[in-house]
Amino acid sequence: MGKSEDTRQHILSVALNIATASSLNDLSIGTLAAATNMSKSGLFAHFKSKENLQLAVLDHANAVFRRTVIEPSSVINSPLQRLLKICELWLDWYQQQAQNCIFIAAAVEFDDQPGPIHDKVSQDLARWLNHLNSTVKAAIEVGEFKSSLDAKQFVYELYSLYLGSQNMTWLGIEDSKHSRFQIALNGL
Amino acid sequence: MGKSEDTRQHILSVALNIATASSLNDLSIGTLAAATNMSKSGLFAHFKSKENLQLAVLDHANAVFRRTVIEPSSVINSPLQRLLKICELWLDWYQQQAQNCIFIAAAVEFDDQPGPIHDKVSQDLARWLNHLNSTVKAAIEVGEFKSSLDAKQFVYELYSLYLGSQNMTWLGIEDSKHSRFQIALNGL
DNA sequence: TTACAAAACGAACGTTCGTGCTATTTTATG
DNA sequence: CATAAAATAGCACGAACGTTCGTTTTGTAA
Repeated sequence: MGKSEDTRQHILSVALNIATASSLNDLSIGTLAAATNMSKSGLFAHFKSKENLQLAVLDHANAVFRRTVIEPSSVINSPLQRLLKICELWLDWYQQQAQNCIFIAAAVEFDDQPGPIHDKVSQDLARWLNHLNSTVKAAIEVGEFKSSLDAKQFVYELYSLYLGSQNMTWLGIEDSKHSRFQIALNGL
Repeated sequence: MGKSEDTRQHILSVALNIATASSLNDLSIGTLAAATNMSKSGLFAHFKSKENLQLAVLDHANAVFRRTVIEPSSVINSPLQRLLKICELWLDWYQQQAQNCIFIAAAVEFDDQPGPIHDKVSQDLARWLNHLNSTVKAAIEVGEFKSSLDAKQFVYELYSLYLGSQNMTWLGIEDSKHSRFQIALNGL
């Protein structure tokens, strides 16, 4: 691996932390340069534009998400158990990042702001929902869920509960074990 | 009503539209001044600081929300019917504002950014959840809901579905009638 | 060791930001 | 109608933003 790719990865790692703690727009090149002990221009040369930087951060976030949530759960054979594992790691993901999920923040931030970032966030979210949907359908096929279950509706409700749990945690209503999420999950 | 209060209300009305379409931070004094045909300094004098302006916008949003969602529903006697009316108007509120809810956006934007705005958003959200909670408990008391129902859990799930519906609409998955929300609501 | 390319730097650009001043205009009051 | 007060405008400021430029440092291969 060349030196360039090395520092690029380091930049993105730091950038992801900052963007998660604040937002993709508040992540400024000057701040990021200071946080990485680089000059603005030296850092800038890696991405050519702020938008490219933001896209790269989202890509990096996806890679981390895949590594920490998707891959560890994909080794489980039973679809239902796999789904439960996904939920567990998914909540961890949110928990570990200082109570923040960059994907949700980016979705809210760019939902009414057309452009490449909007499109990427939208596609990434659709892919994630699709992944959940496949898992649910697999669980139906092996008989772990009733065949009458509407998979898409199920995923919608599951994702909603995740969003809600995040909001409640922020309010100090939901506890660290996400009890309300668990209760609702059992209800489904 | 003095002239000052008049223009102040006008400013806040325009500001709410802009802040809803973008965000509370992207609402700049310069842009707002241009949109209201005022000078930056003239407008600025009304609020003394940007933070005060943002707080005033949130207050204004609360007033509108109260007028368009809470008050029209509060005339209904049956708690359950009242709750359903609330949901209907609540969805309308989101729908009419160009598919955006300023409260949700503000919550995400300031969840990790301590200060007066964070506190206000948090309190307003808590008050709203409390209002929902009271309605649910009233429905339990008159026997429209089972007495075994956990009101807080119910409100959490209801609010989650609202958040989720917003996300799905943005993705183009949820339709304009919020079918998925309705289905899930019936399930509760 | 020398030659060349890649990477990082420092300074400056034009803009926009929020926020002070100081006039000037508009409104309300006796 | 005069006058005090309030509201608005004009101008300028320091800081931060993304971006571009020319130069210097660093790494690599001949």
